[in-house]
Amino acid sequence: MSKKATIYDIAKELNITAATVSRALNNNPKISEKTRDLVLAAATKLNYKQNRLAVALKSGKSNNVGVVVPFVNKNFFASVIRGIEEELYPKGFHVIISQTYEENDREKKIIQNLINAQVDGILVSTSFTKENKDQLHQVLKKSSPFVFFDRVLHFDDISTVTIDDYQGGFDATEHLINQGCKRIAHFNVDQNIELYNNRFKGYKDALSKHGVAYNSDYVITLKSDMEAGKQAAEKLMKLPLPPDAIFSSTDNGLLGAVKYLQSIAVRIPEDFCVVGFSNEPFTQFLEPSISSVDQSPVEMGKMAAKVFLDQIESNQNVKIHKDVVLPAKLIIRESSIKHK
Amino acid sequence: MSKKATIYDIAKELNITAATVSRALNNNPKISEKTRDLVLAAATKLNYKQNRLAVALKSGKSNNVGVVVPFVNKNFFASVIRGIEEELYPKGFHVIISQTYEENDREKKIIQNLINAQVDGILVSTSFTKENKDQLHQVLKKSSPFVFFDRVLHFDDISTVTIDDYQGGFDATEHLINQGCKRIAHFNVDQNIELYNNRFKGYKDALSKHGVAYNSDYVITLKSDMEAGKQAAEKLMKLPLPPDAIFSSTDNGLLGAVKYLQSIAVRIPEDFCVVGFSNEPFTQFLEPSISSVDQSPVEMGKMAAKVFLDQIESNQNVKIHKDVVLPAKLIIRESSIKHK
DNA sequence: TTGTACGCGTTATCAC
DNA sequence: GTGATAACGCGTACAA
Repeated sequence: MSKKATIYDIAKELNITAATVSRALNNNPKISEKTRDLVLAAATKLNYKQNRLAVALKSGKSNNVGVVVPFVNKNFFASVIRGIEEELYPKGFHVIISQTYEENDREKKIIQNLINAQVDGILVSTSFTKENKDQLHQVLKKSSPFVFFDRVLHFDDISTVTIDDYQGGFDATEHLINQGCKRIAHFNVDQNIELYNNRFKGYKDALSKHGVAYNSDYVITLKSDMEAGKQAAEKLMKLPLPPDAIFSSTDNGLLGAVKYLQSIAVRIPEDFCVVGFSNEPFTQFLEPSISSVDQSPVEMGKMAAKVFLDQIESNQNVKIHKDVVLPAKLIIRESSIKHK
Repeated sequence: MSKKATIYDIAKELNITAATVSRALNNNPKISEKTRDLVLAAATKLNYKQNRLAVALKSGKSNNVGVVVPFVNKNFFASVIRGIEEELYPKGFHVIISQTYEENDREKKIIQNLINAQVDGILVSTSFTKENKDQLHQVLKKSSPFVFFDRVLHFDDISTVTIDDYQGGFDATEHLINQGCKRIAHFNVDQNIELYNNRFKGYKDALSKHGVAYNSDYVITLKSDMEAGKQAAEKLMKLPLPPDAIFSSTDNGLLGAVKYLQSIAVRIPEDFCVVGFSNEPFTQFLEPSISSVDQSPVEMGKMAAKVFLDQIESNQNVKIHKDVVLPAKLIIRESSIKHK
């Protein structure tokens, strides 16, 4: 195979101009059917393929969309990406992924890179927080459409897609109360991250709605991993009056707690109920299966993609700003159903 | 913010040529330090950012690499992608992902799309099999570097990265034999897929090495999901002489079997041992924890990326062909340790 | 050391 | 309906 064929090659072949070839290929109305057929025939003969790079340079649209997440192999993000790709591929976009590892400097560079690569938009689950959000804003101020999803930041000109974390926290907690739990603990991750804070607020409001006293000893801030969950549970169970339930903002933290509780022969759900957050695959396979709040990651991805598409399709230069909030669905499993 | 600044803008600003600006920006040696500083200053002042699209068109290299997998949100593929991104990002490449949903037509189109987008290489876990591999070869014959990983096809000019599925199957089976299991069943997925076939071969060879008779009643072909696993286990347990162990080519199939066995009060590992394949996250959380063969997906991704990099760095036009086989690591957990 | 001129592959704007 | 030409933004022989 020699070089790739260009429209010039096929123009030469037919003794016409590249312009005509271009028109024929693009179904331009002002072209005779005859020449179009000729061009098409020559194109397949020479195995011509359009060079999307040239089109991109010319048009200013790369048809690439950047997706920025902490880790692509976390189940949640992988599923969001699936949704994004599913929505965008049929529209002719390619999805470029990058990972921040939750490092802010990295995230900034990645976004700058993506902008330089002329992507048509960037969808980000950010690791920045309220404190340092301005650093990020500099980068994204003057460029392609942005959409934040899941871990979002609020700026006037940037759309967001989240689930209703507050409602998720509220429903989970209320469900535990309805099961007869009296002393419900909470695993938080980081106060400064809006989504965790919202889950926390939902928890507190559910307590207060049902007249259950809030006890700060029952609220623990921990990393989202099993080991931290074990330690947190241990700490809780050593309180003078240990809790009888946990609503955890993460499934992974809760997993450690469950393992610890089982190790000291606390029976779930008979003695102790638990509800997690994220609906990680493992929650349904455990013994007992674990109740959790589902985040519909695939739908979130699709929605983020749609918000992006809306933004570029309304090519009026009006900035569209939407804050889409998807429902959070409490999935009730064995871990939180007390037998009557 | 007006338009994006180009090298012409900064040339005008300084009353020099765009060529000079380009040289200054690219650390070209033939440039006076003075003008370079001037250019750099003007560049930051005008907030100049290189347009990677133009560079790509000019150079013929897009600095994009395509990754094609069945589903990005399957844990295994997500982890491979993580490895790929981790390896390629520092080298200045962006990773474009697409999903085939295991549809061959889709896969072909995706690859063609990627080629049109002028990616510098394509890494694929294919859904094609020996039967129809030629269809695919047409598409990838004359283009950018290809690397197959995990689900591979063999062509003279295409490199592959896999794990040692045969050894994995062998080790798993031998381990079960060593535990005293006498009648070891096997869950297969598809004979026509090389990797499953290799696991199966490893199983058979381990049996024969240890003088255990091969019994085709114990080999079941099933889809890789829980429901299918339940049914397969049920079928096995209804045999006149049921097996006392399963080596499954997938963790998901095995999961269903485990759930079924537990439901009929078969004790694992006391009465029945099991080993899966993939080392899915849930295998370590179950009760009992499940032994499984680890596929080192992140390493596989990195290796696939490295093979690609080697290929383009040895820019002699020699085609490099490598078949890299990574080790398969049997992870022994509770599900296959008989107490003595 | 810097400027000139051209090409990468395509599309759009003129003419004819 | 078709052709000539410019332009997208950049890099690079070649000249000076």
